Amino acid sequence: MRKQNSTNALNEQQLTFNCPIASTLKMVGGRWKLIIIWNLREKSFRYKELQRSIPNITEKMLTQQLSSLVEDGWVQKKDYGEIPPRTEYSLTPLGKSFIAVLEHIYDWGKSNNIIGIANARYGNE
Amino acid sequence: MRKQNSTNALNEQQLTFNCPIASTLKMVGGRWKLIIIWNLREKSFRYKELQRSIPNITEKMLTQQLSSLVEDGWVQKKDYGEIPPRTEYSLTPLGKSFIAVLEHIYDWGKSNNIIGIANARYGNE
DNA sequence: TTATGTACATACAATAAAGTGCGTACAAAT
DNA sequence: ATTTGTACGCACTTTATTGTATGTACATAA
Repeated sequence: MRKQNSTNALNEQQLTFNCPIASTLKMVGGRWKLIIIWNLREKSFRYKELQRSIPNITEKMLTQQLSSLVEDGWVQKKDYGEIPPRTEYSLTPLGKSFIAVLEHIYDWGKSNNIIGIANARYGNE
Repeated sequence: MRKQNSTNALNEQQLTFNCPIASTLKMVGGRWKLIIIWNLREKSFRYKELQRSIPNITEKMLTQQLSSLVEDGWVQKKDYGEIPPRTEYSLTPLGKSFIAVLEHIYDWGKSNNIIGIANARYGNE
């Protein structure tokens, strides 16, 4: 749980307060959220499908990040109420509109060889 | 210091390995780096100027993030070798080219009222 | 002569994020 | 009768990030 009054939390809050970029990052930052969104860009996924399509993500992380994305309105969940359980995740209109932004970053990263730069510095022999 | 072999670190590494978006985020993620880059978009700044222009950033954070950005090739530093010290920070071509991406995010965030959404969820009365 | 400003460095503490290892309930397949 | 699969929940530990409190060296201003 977060400490509401830590300098840490307050700093983050003030930054998001007047910057769309910081606000965006606050909601989709972290290791997994963008990957989840990116995976959902073309079609909806069931929970386990999503898990299989994202290497190394644990169930805890997937559940946690998904529910946060749902709360924040980027992803929507359809629960079929069946047993065994079946759920389906897809992007909301907000999430879909964000794909254009991601594609922009993607293209920029490719034309600037960002993977190469990152690997050179942070290692991946 | 980072633990090279933690699952944590390995996961991050594998994600950046083949995704320009993850690679980009790895280099400019965190609380302060984008703000620093954003501040430098129009002109170069001296160290203390930058500090004054970014509310609440501590000297440790500013120094640390700046040197990381310099290492990664987003920002360049000019040290005048004077006493009292004088240094100047500005964007490299890579950093400058990234401003277009940030503007894109900025515009998207504005038209989608991201600040409003973020504040509604994470509070800022 | 005491204070102020510059651009840092560093030990340490606090906070946040991510990962591990368990358990649930029910159903169908082996 | 035991295993496998689905979609989670939760207590706990490990890592990572951020912040706090100092100190440095020299110079000019009050």
